[in-house]
Amino acid sequence: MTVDLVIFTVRQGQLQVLLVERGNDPYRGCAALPGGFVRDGETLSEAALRELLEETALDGRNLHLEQLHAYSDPARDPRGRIITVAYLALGPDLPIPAAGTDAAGARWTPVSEALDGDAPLAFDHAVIVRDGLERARSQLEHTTVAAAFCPELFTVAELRRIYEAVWGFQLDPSNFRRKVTRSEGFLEPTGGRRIPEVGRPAALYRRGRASLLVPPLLRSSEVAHPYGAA
Amino acid sequence: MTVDLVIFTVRQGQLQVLLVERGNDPYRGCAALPGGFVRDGETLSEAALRELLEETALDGRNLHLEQLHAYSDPARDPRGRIITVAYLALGPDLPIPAAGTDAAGARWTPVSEALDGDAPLAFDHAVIVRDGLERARSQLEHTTVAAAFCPELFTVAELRRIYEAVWGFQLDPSNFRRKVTRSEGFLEPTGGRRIPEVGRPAALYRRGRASLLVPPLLRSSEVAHPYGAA
DNA sequence: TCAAAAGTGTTTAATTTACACCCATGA
DNA sequence: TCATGGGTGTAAATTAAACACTTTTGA
Repeated sequence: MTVDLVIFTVRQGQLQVLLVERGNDPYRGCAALPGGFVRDGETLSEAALRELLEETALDGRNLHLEQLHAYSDPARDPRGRIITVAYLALGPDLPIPAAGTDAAGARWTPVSEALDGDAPLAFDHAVIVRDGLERARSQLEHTTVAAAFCPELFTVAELRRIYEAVWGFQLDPSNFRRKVTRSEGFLEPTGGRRIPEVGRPAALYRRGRASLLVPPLLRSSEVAHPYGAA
Repeated sequence: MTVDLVIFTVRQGQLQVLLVERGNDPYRGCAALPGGFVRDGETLSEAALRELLEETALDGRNLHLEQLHAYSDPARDPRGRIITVAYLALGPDLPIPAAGTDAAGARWTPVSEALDGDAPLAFDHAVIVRDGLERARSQLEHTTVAAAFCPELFTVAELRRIYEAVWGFQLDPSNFRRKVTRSEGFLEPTGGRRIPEVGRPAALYRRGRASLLVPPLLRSSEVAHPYGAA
């Protein structure tokens, strides 16, 4: 019994996933999701938080963490019958303290590359990443978790860029602003402003108390997805 | 490692869940979800289908089956550390062949009674049923699975009664009809009609090829839920 | 011809969409 | 004063909600 983590962030306008390089067989040298065996007396989410810390040196308490799915194909691991429960974690663009520890092999990789790139992921991890992507896209529609990708203070435009990176298409800035600012409890104004390199300063918000988005923010037609459709 | 099944149907206008009476300790005599241990070489969904057949004599191939969640609290089972993966199954109002077998103790119970009734469910099964209810409510909004509750041929009014039972409030018949009949691929007309005891005959449909509902069927404000809110 | 349920139409309000336009800043 | 994003307003189109009305059947 193991847990695996699909950790997403948005860097340089792209959705990226945290991968580690496997040091042992099977799939030695392959990129894989961070994860590992569940210990006695641990819940699955405790195990996920522990592995997160051990393998990537990230503190899960700053991240949004939710259970994704259990994968149980008896052939999914050549070592034998290993069932894994995948977790989805969403967080801001954090530096990975690469020094020393097990976290040495951890690095952010664009999701498009992880899914369509030349080097395939270990085990069934490509399937898991794809499921995580679908879940993240859907969560952005119905909840306020997009703010989990942002630092504590953020602008409406930064939040919009999160949506654009995860959904894979552009949004109308003015209509997006109207929706999120009118959505009760999504954003809490701080009074602060961020002065950009160029252009008018933007108001700073922090995330509000609401977690559900009613009505949802619809991702309807728009442009096709770059890294695979639903 | 076990699987448990939340099997819902709509009977007599009510959402009901299939419960079995436990024959062994712990919780002997208590109502519980059908389920059991996963065997070697089985996937979780295979185990769910097998337990379904063994404990309730239902053939899962006629049911909608999806994974719900993994429950891993070390204290959830007094016998020790047992992680369970819950499955949600949705099906038409089927008779339970109670004869002989293990299925003897299986019976349909209104969800309201299972959650708020006098006799508490075994283990953390009340939590699992509540999660299943929330998932079912949400699935009805975004997918065409409501048809899984209906027999092969059904009328628009029958489908509406499914929605009303699961969501717990009444829907406007004419607006409901417009939405589902205009939704591409939800319903396939058969040309047949059902003659009721009283009133005008209704057109019969079978489920169409679509599984996703875009746009979703919104359950917005309406009346409060009788068996617990979100 | 009446009751009951199926099914259609219409009116009004709310929401979405597209896009024009104004604002605040550094260079 | 210009370029660049932040931010506001608005008209047109679409969709949702409420409800009146017509149709089809058995009794």
